[in-house]
Amino acid sequence: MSNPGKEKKALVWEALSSRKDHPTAAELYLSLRETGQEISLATVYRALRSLAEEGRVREVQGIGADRFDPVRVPHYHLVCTRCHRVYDAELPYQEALDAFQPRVGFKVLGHEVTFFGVCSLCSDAKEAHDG
Amino acid sequence: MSNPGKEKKALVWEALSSRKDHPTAAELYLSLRETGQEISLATVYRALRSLAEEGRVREVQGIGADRFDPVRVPHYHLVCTRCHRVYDAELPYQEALDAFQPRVGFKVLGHEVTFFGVCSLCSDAKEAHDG
DNA sequence: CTATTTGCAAACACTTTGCACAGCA
DNA sequence: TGCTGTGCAAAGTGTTTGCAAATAG
Repeated sequence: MSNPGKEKKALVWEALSSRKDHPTAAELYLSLRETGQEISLATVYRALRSLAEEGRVREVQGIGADRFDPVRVPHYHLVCTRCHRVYDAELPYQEALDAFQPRVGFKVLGHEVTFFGVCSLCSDAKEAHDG
Repeated sequence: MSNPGKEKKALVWEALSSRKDHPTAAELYLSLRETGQEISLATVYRALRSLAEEGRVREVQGIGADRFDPVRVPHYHLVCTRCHRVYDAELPYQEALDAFQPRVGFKVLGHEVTFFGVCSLCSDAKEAHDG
């Protein structure tokens, strides 16, 4: 193995936190392999799961596979319904919503807002062949 | 077959729209079988997919399997992180959010707000064994 | 030695699809 | 006849897990 002794979890964390997009486990796995890291997909999943339990990573449930986001500041997401890319929304987290009581007896711990729509890349492409 | 010629899609629609919860495809399949309908799980999935394309059904992506909601009025959901039940939030759809431009070039078509927390059933149970 | 981490492949849960057949225009 | 809808089982996709080998203390 090329990195004996080094925790793969740290590699996964580094790979994820150095990205601005919201990669899936498989994408993270591929980018790690591309940078010469010897790691298995199972280990990427295990690392991600473990990081999520520690609260260092957030799972963004989009349309296909789950995507992961290093937890920085709570924020929202934009999911393109054409290409399924996930972007960050430039809308501040509405803390007021967590104080809201959306149903009797339900204790809100957090919330997520996901916007669905078409991203600029797809609306450009759309003009050409999908109007 | 007990309902030859009758479109199963209509049965799925009836079963879904008569419920107040947010069943998974499998749950819908079971309830149809329980009411004596001869239908296969594949057909339930096909019907749901087709209804979703028509906009008559909404997919609620929760924690495990996708859940389906007959589209009535846009509304939000509460997902219990313990039991994964999905409830409707008593918070009106914030149409203003769809007018919001969360990112340059991204055309918002809709949004979804999902609250995470603990439902009353689980917080009751929690007292007893999960403090 | 014991606890932890990892890779591999198998197992899983959920969903979609290929194919053959039934019903109807 | 040809099109649509259906069931069944197989295939697919994404994720988790069992187990043995490697590593660390």
